[in-house]
Amino acid sequence: MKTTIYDIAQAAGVSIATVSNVLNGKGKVSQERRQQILRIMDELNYKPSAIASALTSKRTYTLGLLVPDISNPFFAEIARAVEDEGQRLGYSVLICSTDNKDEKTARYSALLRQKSVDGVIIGTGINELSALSPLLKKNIPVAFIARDYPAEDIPSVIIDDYAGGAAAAVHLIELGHRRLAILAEPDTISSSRERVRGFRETAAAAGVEIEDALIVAASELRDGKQQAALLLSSEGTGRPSAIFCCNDLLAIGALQAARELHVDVPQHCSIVGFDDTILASVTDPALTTVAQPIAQMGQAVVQLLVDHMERPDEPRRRIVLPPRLIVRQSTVPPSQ
Amino acid sequence: MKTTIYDIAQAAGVSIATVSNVLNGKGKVSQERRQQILRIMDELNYKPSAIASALTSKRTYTLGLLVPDISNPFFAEIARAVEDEGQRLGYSVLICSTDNKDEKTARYSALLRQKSVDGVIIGTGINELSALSPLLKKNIPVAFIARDYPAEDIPSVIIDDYAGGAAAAVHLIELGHRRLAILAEPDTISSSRERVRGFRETAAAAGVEIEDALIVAASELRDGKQQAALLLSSEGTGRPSAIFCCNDLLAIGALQAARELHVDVPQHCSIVGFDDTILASVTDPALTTVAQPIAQMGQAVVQLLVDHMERPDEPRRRIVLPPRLIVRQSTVPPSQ
DNA sequence: TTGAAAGCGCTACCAA
DNA sequence: TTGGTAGCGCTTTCAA
Repeated sequence: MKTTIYDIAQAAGVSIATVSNVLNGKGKVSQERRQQILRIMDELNYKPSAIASALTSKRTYTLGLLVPDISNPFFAEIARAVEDEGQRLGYSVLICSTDNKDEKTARYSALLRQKSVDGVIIGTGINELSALSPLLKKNIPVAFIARDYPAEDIPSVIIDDYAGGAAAAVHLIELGHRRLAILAEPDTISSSRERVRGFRETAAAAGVEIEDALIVAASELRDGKQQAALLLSSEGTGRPSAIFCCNDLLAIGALQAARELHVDVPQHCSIVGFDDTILASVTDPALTTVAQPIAQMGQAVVQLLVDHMERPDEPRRRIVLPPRLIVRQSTVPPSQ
Repeated sequence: MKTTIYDIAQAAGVSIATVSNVLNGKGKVSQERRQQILRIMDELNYKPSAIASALTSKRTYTLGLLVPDISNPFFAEIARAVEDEGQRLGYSVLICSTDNKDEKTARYSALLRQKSVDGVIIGTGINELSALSPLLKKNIPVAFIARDYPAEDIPSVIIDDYAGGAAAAVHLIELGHRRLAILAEPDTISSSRERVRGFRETAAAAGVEIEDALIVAASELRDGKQQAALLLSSEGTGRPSAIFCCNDLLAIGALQAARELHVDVPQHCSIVGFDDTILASVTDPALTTVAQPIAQMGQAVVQLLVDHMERPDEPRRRIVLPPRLIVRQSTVPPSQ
């Protein structure tokens, strides 16, 4: 039999209201009573039921975390940061991998609503904001990480993706590259759009136009490898001398494609990644990449969300952190 | 105002019991009533509260997942498999990164108990089984993945770690290596102990003894790099010609240490990893490693756990899957 | 086939 | 400072 608040009340000879008060540190309870009740709780190894508490208090102390794929190192690192900061503030986190599919996002949104999570952190790409409607309609607080919907006035933590793309472009152009290609994420991903825009506009400003045919999109490694192979297989001058990839996983796909096609990286093609996950530091060659301060972002988004939960009337905040180019071995001046 | 079962009952002109019955597909409800009620639920966009339901039915349809670190690619991949299979069977999953610390494990165990999860999957190393006592005492079903406590009669899914270690030893010895070192995980990790044992005994059987000084332990990349540096810095014959690492992350630490010390891998030192995470395929050089069928294991452990939840009296099952050596570029015959 | 009512374990309000 | 009690939204007998 599970021991309940009644057992404690009875053992202490007080009412459950008093026990509840000591549990929540509310109301007035005399020092002695408090100590006595605490002791009894301890003796009976009593732990209040979070379920029952949630039913009345309306707080589950649980957050949802919507990401495309928890096995993707970038999101796994985010998850860890979110978990840690959540834990620190008293929240558990439920993982939801959506594969960037609106349908899955919608299903998970409905689920999280049913489970009455206190808030949801969204790192997944969304096509129609309506995929989130189960959450939004029920006024479940939401915050974006590494994603943004400026129009919607939702708290978010992002990096300056445009600047990140721009930094990559500057780097490649300074090295002397003129024939640039982009391996982007699908257009649903706002951050990817910005990176592409930053890269493209910066290149254009330096007099380097990027052909549409040299901008392709892919959503995961396998796919990225395929698209990169297409890019690389155009022989001779058709082939780009550098590829900017919108995340490290895609960059690895490009690396693999290059290897299979016997295109030497970086000698015959430079590759730039994005995110600076653990992957970037272990590839062959190690990836030049645009770093996001992942841990910091995860921590910040939890804080933003919890803030927003506690003071829903305060204006939403957006935090924009700067990206940082990390130059490793995958980029060199073009040959010839 | 949230719509409740009462609203539905009222709108349909029936009792809440009837509504509850159609919700759960229980009891007898006439076709017409059922249809009508379903329609009304839909119109009112009604979703039953999982909290309230949990309070009475005692099922939260939530599982806990205890891992050392969700940002570790191996566990991230496990998490994804667990999430997918859980989702398929109707369960959500709560992530808990323990850093292999009993104290954190104990804290999370207590938390999961309070939150009344239906079951817990354990992939974290445990020193004292008592860290799990909040779970065990309350008879919350538990299953191990990639960890084992044979004595405890708890369902588990593992690979044959001994065979994995043995396979690595056979491979290195066949290549001609005689001076072997081991970069293990801490002794709390049962799987690591078995890998080491398999490796060591197999080597011994082939006439290759491994000095105690050449067996070191580390718990994460940074640490692994340091330990590997120690191993590698013993100049001349003192230096091992091959290192067997108990996971890919440690192997990467070794790779990095080697690079810093200008020890060429694989020419001057071969390195074998374990797990075959995504990392192993992207390193420089690509890692020879012992593969675990991660997705399959994650799926199996959820099934085992749910089975066990549904039929607690059936005997616990253990599933042991075979590891598979994947030879890549980090192992070659020793030089000279 | 349907409904009334008793909880589940807790919080919160009001009264004492 | 303490206690009584009415819910929270649902499941589950037991009767009708």
